Amino acid sequence: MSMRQACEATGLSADTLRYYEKIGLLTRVPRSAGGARRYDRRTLEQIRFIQRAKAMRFTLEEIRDLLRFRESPQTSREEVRALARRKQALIREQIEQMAHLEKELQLLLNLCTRSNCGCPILEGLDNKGGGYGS
Amino acid sequence: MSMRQACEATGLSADTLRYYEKIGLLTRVPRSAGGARRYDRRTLEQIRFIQRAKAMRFTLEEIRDLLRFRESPQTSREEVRALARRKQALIREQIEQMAHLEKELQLLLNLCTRSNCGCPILEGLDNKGGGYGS
DNA sequence: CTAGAAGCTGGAGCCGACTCCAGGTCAAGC
DNA sequence: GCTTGACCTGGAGTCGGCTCCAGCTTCTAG
Repeated sequence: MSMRQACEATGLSADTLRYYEKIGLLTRVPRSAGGARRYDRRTLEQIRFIQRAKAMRFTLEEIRDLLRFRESPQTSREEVRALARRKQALIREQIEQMAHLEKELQLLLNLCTRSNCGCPILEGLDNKGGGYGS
Repeated sequence: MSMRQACEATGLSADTLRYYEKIGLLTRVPRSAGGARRYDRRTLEQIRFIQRAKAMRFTLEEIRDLLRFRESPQTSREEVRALARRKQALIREQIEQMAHLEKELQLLLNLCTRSNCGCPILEGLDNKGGGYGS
């Protein structure tokens, strides 16, 4: 499978595929006699794996680790599990924080439809007691 | 109030404060005869405003707009409201997506405690049907 | 055999939000 | 007068994840 076909098959750009290879995400990508990449089933599966892991908010660095673990699954179950748990905890934390902000914004917007002098949103950002940290 | 004191009062670094000024977030920061910044009440309020808006996930560019709106509140209520609504929608969307991922991860982790051959997380990333988009 | 498309490489540029640095200025204390 | 420390400026570097580019080579169709 040519570069072009791989791009069509995955929806990624040639630059992205070459970038993934450059940073060591894709390993052992076969070449034609002239040096062009020939994507085989193995590499395509790696690419799909990367795309799914990205959708799960793993960073490229984490995905590189996951792909390594994938090469020797029996020795690495615990590590994979730990990575997944860390990611889950992070996501939970972010959800919680964002749910809080969403409520806050809703509150300001509600005020906004009622008040008819001043702007409660700007005032909310002016006055709020403590702040949430960064 | 000196730079040092402003840093202590806000928890921001001198570089960050100078950066905020450079990109036009902080305007009309007064100077001493020698050219040193003298943070007054007005500027400090701007800084607090920025910190709260950042906590609400507004970007620095959006905050710059909010600060401008803040200068002429009566003419800009609708714009502020629109900005807040867009931000809220974005946050909701992200919460939804992350809640989905969180569930997905939980599922894989549950499988993981049960199965005793192979790694369900890696396999989950291998096999999943569609993918979630980017 | 040749034109044009597709691919290659190494390296630079982009985004947002800083962070760091060199080299210069200024104010206060000894 | 000299050191020390806070501050100044403009500009470069950082991070992650690409994206774009110039200047080649290789492949494919006519």
